[in-house]
Amino acid sequence: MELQFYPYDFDYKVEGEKTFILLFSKLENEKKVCIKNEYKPYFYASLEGVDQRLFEAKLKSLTIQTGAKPAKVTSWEEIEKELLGQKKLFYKISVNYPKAVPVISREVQEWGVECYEKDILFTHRYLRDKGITPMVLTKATGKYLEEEMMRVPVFLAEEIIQESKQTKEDWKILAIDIETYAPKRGEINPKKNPILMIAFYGLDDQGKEFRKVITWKIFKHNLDYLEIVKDEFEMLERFKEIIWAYDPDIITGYFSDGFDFPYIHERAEKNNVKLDLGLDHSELFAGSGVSFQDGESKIKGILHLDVFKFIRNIFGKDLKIESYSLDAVSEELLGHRKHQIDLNNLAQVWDKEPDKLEEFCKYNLQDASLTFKLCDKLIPDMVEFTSLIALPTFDLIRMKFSRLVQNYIMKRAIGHDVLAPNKPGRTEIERRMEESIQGAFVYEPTPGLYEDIVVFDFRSLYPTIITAHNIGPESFRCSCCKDEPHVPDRENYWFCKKERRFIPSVLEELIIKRVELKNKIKELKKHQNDEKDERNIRILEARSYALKILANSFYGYLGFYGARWYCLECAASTTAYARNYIKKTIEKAEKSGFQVIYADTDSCFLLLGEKCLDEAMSFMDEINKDLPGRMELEFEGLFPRGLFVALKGSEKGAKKKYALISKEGKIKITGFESVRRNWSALAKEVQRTVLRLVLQDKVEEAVKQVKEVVKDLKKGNVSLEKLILKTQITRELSQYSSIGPHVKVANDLVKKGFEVLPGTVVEYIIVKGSGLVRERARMPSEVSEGEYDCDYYIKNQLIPAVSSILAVLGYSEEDLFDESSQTGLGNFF
DNA sequence: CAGGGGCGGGG
DNA sequence: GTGTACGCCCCTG
Repeated sequence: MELQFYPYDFDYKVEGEKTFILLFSKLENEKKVCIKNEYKPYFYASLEGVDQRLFEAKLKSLTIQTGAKPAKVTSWEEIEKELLGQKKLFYKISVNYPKAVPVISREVQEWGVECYEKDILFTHRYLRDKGITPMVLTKATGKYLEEEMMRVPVFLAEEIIQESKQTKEDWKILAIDIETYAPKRGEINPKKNPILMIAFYGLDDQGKEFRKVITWKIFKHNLDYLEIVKDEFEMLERFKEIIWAYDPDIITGYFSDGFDFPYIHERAEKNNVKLDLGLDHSELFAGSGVSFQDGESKIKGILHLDVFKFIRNIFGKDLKIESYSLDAVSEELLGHRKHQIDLNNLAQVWDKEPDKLEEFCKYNLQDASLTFKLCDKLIPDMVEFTSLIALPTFDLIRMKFSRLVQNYIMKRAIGHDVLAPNKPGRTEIERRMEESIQGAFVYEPTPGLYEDIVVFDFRSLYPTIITAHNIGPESFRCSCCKDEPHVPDRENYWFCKKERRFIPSVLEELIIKRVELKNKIKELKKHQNDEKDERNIRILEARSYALKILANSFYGYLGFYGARWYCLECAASTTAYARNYIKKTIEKAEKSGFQVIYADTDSCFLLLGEKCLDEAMSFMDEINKDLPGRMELEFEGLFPRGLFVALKGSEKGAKKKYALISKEGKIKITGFESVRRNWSALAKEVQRTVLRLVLQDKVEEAVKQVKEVVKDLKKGNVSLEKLILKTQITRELSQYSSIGPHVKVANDLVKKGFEVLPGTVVEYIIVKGSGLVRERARMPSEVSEGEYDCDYYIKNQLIPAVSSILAVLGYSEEDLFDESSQTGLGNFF
């Protein structure tokens, strides 16, 4: 019979001499099924310099005793593959079970025969070879099995195929979150401290909210979702039952790989609870233990997505957030922050005032619901990465860019009959880590306030250079193009001009796909009318984002020391070409009569001067005429004013530090450290105001404002709140050898009976008086209005925030901060 | 300025 | 899991 389904979680199982891949899947009627499909493990070996008769005889009789099952070679064949541009014959050697691959290949290597693709996960191997993409509609022919011990029906597939590209986006998600007993601030110790409550959040089959919190302390409350049980043991049993009853496809948490699941696992062991949550009755696997950094937690047949991992590794790079905390991420992606409570009180409340526990239950549920919403929102992106790279979502969201790129290349390698080069060993990695290359070109700006700035940039500069110049390890120093032009600035480097090679062709495919996709999105947006279109657009945008990230990571991948297709010459050539293109662009702009004021990597800023925008645009067209491949210079914008400041204590212009204002009045700030934590609110506020006024050509007004603030400061009129400085305590107080103001205040807090552990952010204000700064640092509650040291705030907060900006316009610090508050060092001590 | 050590996320 | 471990920032010598 034939079956249609969406596979979402993968595993394999050895039965006797056969190995089966298990594809946990959803049928179109939303029921689950486990598809079983046989596949044989194998690896490759080099034929070079091998006495084939002797080698084959040795393979035939090879048996290695290891653990329970002897490892053996079952068959081999000769096959042509391309390795780093060279077409050669290899042995494809099949073995009797997956773990025999490392065992046998190690032995073969001992014989002096190089082996390849011996460290590829078996499920990955299967998906790639069969061309199966997770979360995409799949067909199989075969029959249901009777005898299997699984929570879901098992279907033995003879044949399995994907004809459609249809992805499934509506998965049944359950979010979980735990709160634990932490008597000391910040203490996390699963060996000692119990879990106090567990929250669940999801949507049931009717689309109705599913909310639940379980705890094991009796107290009065008004929560309809709260369930109180006898003890931690009962709570863990209920945890299991609730998951079984809800029957999620996806279980999600925030840092659940490294916290929730390892913690639950440890407590279950302690309480003798068997967490046999897997669809094959296997137990929760919490790989790490809590102290462990990159552990993974797994339940067979349920896809565990740790949203935090996906955001940290992949999605968060474009977000402008200071930390990947659930609070910061929710604010950025969902638009609302957590309702904060002081978790430090939980242990105390639990022990002494259980009537106040309701707040903590709400908080617990809120974390689960935010995690659910984040997961729900990001599912299209995770699904798109999955369908692009065609590996299990579980693995993909836990990868960093370099591995995403590598796995994409390996997917493409199948169709090109390309063999993956081996991963570097320890010594090779060490050698690679010593090497470095020259990076991008940055034009040193002359400090000043400029008008009518036109900004151009090269669209996807590095990817288009790599494809336009056929840059890759296979085409590097080919024998046929020695006499063709070499890489600028790199006289010994050249790439094949005659034949398109593997790496750049893979990248080019990505770029083309993205261009097509962008057109499609544009088209759809024009005619968009219903909700379905909107969802469709969201999916296509997620796909476009995945393509963009992947394409942009190729350059970094080529220079990444852990890469299989490592090629530092390729990375160096990419930046060399980039420097050349941007410098040529600058030259040509100047020749055309434009003044260039700044350039960085792929962008070029020039002044319109007496010319009109059309002339600038025809300059751009000129440039584009000469660019090879898909390279293109684009118009980024015309900015009425822009500000470039000087390096501290120097005439030189600071690189990567400027501010622009658009015609619409939108301000774009780059590189100004206006969000440094150890700046007061006052400094941040004044800096923003001054930048805005200067860019609006209201310099006088800006100066006036600064003087106003100085006056207010001196009069003692500035509210204390704006003057609070914050610094984190990073270690035991006794361990500090140099006592900064924050350490001194931390000590004061201890004297008052507060506990200050590493991680605490100490707030303080500097007050008037004599002596060292630290002796004048006070906790805000101990400072009365106007008691602050205005000289300190002028010198250490206001001046650093605005002087470089106003210096550009000819104002010295004395002009701004006038004679009565001398700010020279001589006067300070 | 190099190299070691600690931390991130979570309570 | 066809195992073995990241990368940045801060501080110290």
